[in-house]
Amino acid sequence: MTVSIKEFLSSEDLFKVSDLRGLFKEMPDLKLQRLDQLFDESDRSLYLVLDGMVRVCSWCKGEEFVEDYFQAGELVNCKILLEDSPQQFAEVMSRESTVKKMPQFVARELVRSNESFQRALMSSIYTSWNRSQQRVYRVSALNSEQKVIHFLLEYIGRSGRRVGLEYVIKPVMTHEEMRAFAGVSRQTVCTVLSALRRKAILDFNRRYLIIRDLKKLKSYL
DNA sequence: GCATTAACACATC
DNA sequence: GATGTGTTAATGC
Repeated sequence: MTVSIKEFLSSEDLFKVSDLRGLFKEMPDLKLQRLDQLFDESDRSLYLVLDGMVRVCSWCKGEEFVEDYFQAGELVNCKILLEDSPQQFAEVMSRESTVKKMPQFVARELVRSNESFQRALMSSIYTSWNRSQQRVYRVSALNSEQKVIHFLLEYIGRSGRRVGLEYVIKPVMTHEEMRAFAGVSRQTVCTVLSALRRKAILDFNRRYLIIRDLKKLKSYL
């Protein structure tokens, strides 16, 4: 019997945080502060984010290239399931973050034997893959204002809470952090956000970002 | 022409 | 004092 990926992922809620927590229950909690390193390039463990936000990076021409960002319920360093040396490292973006760490051999055994783990893995890899595709699209097909807005829509969809008719992200990443995902300069992020604020489409400061008019924001793309 | 870089003032942690 | 924000002139493609 063949089952579509969508059916496989949604037939049961087996990839919720609570289920993954169960699989990681033997693993100790790691509590980290902003900018702490979660793992380095030689690390072969799989991580589950319980709280906060982390970014996965690699070195490119002596500079840090930000690959992706992860938050509660997501698996990080999934590449170690398929290769031994993904050459990636991770650090904490939020003020604090709690994660659980699972050795490579344990994670690989779960891939073979545990269906709920398979679902969680599929879901985590799928969403990360989607983000990468969206990023390629925005970097190659949009002008700089649209790049920022395109990223903002992804970010609000992922991290935003609906409050009445508005959407709030709190805490919010810095302009420098958004720069990496939007694919523009830090100053451009700031300029675009400030222009949108003048138009009352959104509001922001260091602590939060509020989208006041999502419809209008979307109309810029 | 569009976007980045550089530079600087100012705010906040 | 370090880090983040906001603005603008110069520079580059």
